Amino acid sequence: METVQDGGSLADQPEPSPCTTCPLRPAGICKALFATSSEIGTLRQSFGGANPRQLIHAGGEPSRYVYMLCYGWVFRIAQLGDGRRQILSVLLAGDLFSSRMIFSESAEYSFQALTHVRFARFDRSDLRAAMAANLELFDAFAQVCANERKAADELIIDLGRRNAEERIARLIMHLAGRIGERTVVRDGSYPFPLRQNDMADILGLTSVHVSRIITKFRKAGLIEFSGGNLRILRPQELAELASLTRGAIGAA
Amino acid sequence: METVQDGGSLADQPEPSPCTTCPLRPAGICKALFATSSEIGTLRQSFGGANPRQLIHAGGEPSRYVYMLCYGWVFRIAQLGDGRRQILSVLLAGDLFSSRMIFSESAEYSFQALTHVRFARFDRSDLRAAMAANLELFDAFAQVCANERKAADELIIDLGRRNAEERIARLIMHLAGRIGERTVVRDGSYPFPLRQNDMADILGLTSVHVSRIITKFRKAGLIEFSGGNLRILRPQELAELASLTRGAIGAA
DNA sequence: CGACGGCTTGATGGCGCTCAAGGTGCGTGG
DNA sequence: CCACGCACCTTGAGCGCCATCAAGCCGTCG
Repeated sequence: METVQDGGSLADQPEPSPCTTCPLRPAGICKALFATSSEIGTLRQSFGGANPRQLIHAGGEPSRYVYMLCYGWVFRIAQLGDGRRQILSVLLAGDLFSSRMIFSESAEYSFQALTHVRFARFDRSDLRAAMAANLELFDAFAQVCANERKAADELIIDLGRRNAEERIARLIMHLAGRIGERTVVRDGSYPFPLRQNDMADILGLTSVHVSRIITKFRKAGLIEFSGGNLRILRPQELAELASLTRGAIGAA
Repeated sequence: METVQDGGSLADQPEPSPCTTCPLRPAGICKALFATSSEIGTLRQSFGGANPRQLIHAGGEPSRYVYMLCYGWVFRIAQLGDGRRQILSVLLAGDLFSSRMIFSESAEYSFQALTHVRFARFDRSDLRAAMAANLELFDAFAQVCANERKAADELIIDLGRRNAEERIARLIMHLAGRIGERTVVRDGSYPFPLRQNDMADILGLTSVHVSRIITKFRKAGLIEFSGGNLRILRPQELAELASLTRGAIGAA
């Protein structure tokens, strides 16, 4: 597998940072990052890209950088000795690769591109200094941390206590929601580059079984799903499968 | 279920804080919290306790406080509509109830005491101010956050890709390690208040199946397990079941 | 003592895995 | 242009891990 392409650092690229024209800029971390012009001056950044299925960062390898995904989809993946793999999280544009990388030298697990991908790199030390200086930035990172935590909790509940049908319905609804935050959606149709094999590796299933359930959903008229595109035909019923069947999450 | 006992706040308790004599004080968060005497003066704290199986904090309820577990065992739990439950994490003395509570008003899920329990409460606003002022404290919290994240990731891998035998062996080894960090261990014997039903709710299994596997381990001479006490007789073999059978976690 | 919670053990069955064969669409090279 | 390989999906057959249901045991506690 070839190495990650380097987009050059700020030093060898006198043009303004791509962030100035990025549509992500007014939201989330990016917003906080660029809120104070004095901060951004001290924040060195560089850019890179990767091709589908390419490894961006190998688990356990140390890295000076914190990555921000600018375009495309990325998985965080754990690989077991016998070839089985578990996808720990799915990242969309605007997500940090892992809030954990802000604090520790190495990420425990690998990052792999699902689609063509572009990302920004920040120096961890720069970022930490900026966080110490800027409370808004600090809060934004805290928020990211909390969101990652919540996603992990929900996945734990899915894997521990829900059957395949519920897991798949929930994954679809969850991702549709996140895609909808980022792009305009028409007629319930979403760009959806996940393979069924990827869905299986997120949900602790086999691709064979995912295929059966998806086929079942399709035949029931709930979704259309082909060519990297997902269309949700009956969001109501899918939502019921996703949460109401076995009850929503709540207090004890 | 009765309400949580209140140990009184610093205001109505002129004696020195229990923390001054706490064995946990030289470690982790507590160490950072008390590192600067100027900080602790501004940090209001109160103390409380709970009985076994008592609910300490209901999921979704807002709270001004951040909790630190001083003594005993606590579960973080998600409850589904149909009665099924999933334990999201197991907390031991010295753990924060959830790093998430530092930042958000309410914890998503419930906290339930497994044993008799004592805990300290801090005002979230005080704590955040202290973090902004004290870099060491900030780092300590970041560390906690990262550790929680890692534990969640490992549980996801267990639930997604490992069978019951591996899950149980790993849970035992994992908890034994954490208990060993806190107390002196003789002859591989650990205090272990978890019921088999609790282990099932952590590992996405049924108590019946946990019983079968534990019985199998016992008959194989790997462990002794009774009366709230666990003894690991063959740590080597148990460790192999826990990770080597299906390979360790690593890079892709 | 009876009630109760927790553990054990057996019988049965289903959800999802494994193995396998075949279909479809796409890119590549003859 | 078609042949071919390849990745991905689909579908079937069979089976195994683990759930479910149920009965009984044991220790504790009111």
